[in-house]
Amino acid sequence: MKLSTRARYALRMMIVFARQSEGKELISLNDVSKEANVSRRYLEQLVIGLKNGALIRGKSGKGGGYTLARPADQIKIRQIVESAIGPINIVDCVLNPENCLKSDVCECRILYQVINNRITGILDSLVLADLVDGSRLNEAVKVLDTAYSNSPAPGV
Amino acid sequence: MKLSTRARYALRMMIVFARQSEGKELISLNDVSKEANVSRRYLEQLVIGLKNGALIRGKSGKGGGYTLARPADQIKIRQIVESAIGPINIVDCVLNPENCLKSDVCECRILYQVINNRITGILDSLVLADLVDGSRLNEAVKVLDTAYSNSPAPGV
DNA sequence: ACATATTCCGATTGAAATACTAGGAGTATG
DNA sequence: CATACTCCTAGTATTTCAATCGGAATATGT
Repeated sequence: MKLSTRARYALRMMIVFARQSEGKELISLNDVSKEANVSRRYLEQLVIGLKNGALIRGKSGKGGGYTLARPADQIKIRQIVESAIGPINIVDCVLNPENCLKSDVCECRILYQVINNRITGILDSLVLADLVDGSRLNEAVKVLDTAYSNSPAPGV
Repeated sequence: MKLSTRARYALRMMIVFARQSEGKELISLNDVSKEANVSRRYLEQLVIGLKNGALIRGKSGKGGGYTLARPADQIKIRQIVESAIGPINIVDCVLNPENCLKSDVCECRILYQVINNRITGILDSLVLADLVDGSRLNEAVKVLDTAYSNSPAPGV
């Protein structure tokens, strides 16, 4: 039940790209690598997903780098995470019920689906711009918390 | 972002114990093993957590077996899952911020905490009795869904 | 008493996912 | 035309997860 480092690095990269994009400049993976203290080679792999998901644009050659493909408030957190680790499904049967012989009578399946829906729901309701701007995030979380009355956010 | 088989087997076992407990009889892991089609040896390991969590009671010797330590409506799903896989924390920094040098300025930490709280919230609000009785579960999910207005349950 | 069915405990192996490294081709720039 | 990048693909290392195994302790029924 862990969020992989792939997903976390992807989020951190996107935050860096978003900050840079305000100045419309390209930022290279070498720079991101230094800033995030993660090997460039590894980031290269993760960035492929973000590119395929059309969240960023890359430009080769000297002076090249990456930039957001669209404004940070139009990029859902879910898109970032799923670009990195694929579709969210905490148990295989949630997306592929045919893989489970008992899916029609399974007592737990509804539970798994509910959890899955909650997770994707949160990721859908937040955007990259929220992560970039702390106060925006706090606001978005507050909205979530009034809708989702139980389990309030921790003291942040 | 998967729920491990440990957790899933633990849930299935607890459902079996719950069904049997209505008749107050003990049920052996051999029987559970046959019913669930999982090796007894493996179930033995998983059952340790459930026992340490005081969710079930075991009795050794011939005719021995396990039974719920308390009524199924007083056992939260969260307790079952956490007995199997330990505390829910999708990212280490959620429970152990001191392990992350940047925890005080990390843009993502709030996000991780929110997701974590949602998951534990759901697991806290459902009990074993809900899983045992399908109609009870549907009811509980419906309640959750009206409170949590977005991301409705799938067509189940 | 004793064979038997069970829980209980710890160690080990096997398999798979994850994290990370590495080489090198292609591409634009100044 | 050297340079600084992206881009693509393969391989290795590490860790986590799943499952197996041997055997001691415990209670039961006969």
